[in-house]
Amino acid sequence: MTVAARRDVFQAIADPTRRNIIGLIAKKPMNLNSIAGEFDISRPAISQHIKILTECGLVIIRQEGRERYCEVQLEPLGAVADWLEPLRELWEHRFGKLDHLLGNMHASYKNKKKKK
Amino acid sequence: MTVAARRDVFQAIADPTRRNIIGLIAKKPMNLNSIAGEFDISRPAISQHIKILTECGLVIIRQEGRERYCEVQLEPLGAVADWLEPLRELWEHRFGKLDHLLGNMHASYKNKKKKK
DNA sequence: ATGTTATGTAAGTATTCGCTTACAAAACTA
DNA sequence: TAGTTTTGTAAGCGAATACTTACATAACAT
Repeated sequence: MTVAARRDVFQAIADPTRRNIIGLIAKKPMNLNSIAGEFDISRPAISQHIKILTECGLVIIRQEGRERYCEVQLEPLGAVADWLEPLRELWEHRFGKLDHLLGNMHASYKNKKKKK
Repeated sequence: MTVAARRDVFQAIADPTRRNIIGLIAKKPMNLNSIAGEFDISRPAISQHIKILTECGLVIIRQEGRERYCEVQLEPLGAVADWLEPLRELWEHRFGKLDHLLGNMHASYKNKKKKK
């Protein structure tokens, strides 16, 4: 339905302006002109960013007269969180199963190295 | 020379091949040829992806003779997690800090109208 | 030594990105 | 009615992406 993930959410949040837009309207839905007023780029540029964000489901538009209120719909970020989750214990050094696995592999690698 | 060109980690993980590379060598450090063997693109293409990943600090290279073992160094992903964190409760509908903020804003708005 | 392996890097290319200006279509206001 | 506001979208452009092939170099094997 509703424009289901034609666009990759990872690619959508790669742009810093789009991340700023999300941060902005997460606090409060805004119409397009107001959003554009917060940035140094042109209104059509913002419009194009909003389009990308709606195409990946991160923003939904609520039409009110001639204004279009943009509000966040952040469920697609779950895909990012899900990708991050199993990697997290690696960089946080909270040693779980993955670290055990790595430890074992390191050991066997070292054993295979020959000494002369 | 400590990684001159600081690359944006959001941009680095925007590419699905690079995410797959990270997922692959997170389990076990691999040399470049082995990594390339797991993908359908050319070896130089993988080499360029690895370069990007090292430039943003997500991968470090351990040279062993003529081989270069690539292993993950995932701390930079903390920046992604940190950006995600305050938004998370929004899409998970677990009403915490951000909701509190929104609630407060709403409350003060109400106070302006009702209480004189 | 010769040859093979593992790799980096240059050059070229097609595509995408992020932006601009210009224009058009609705929806309000006077 | 006419004019203003809010917005989408097309066209164009420079820069960045993601590849490719071709070649170069260093480490290993024979």
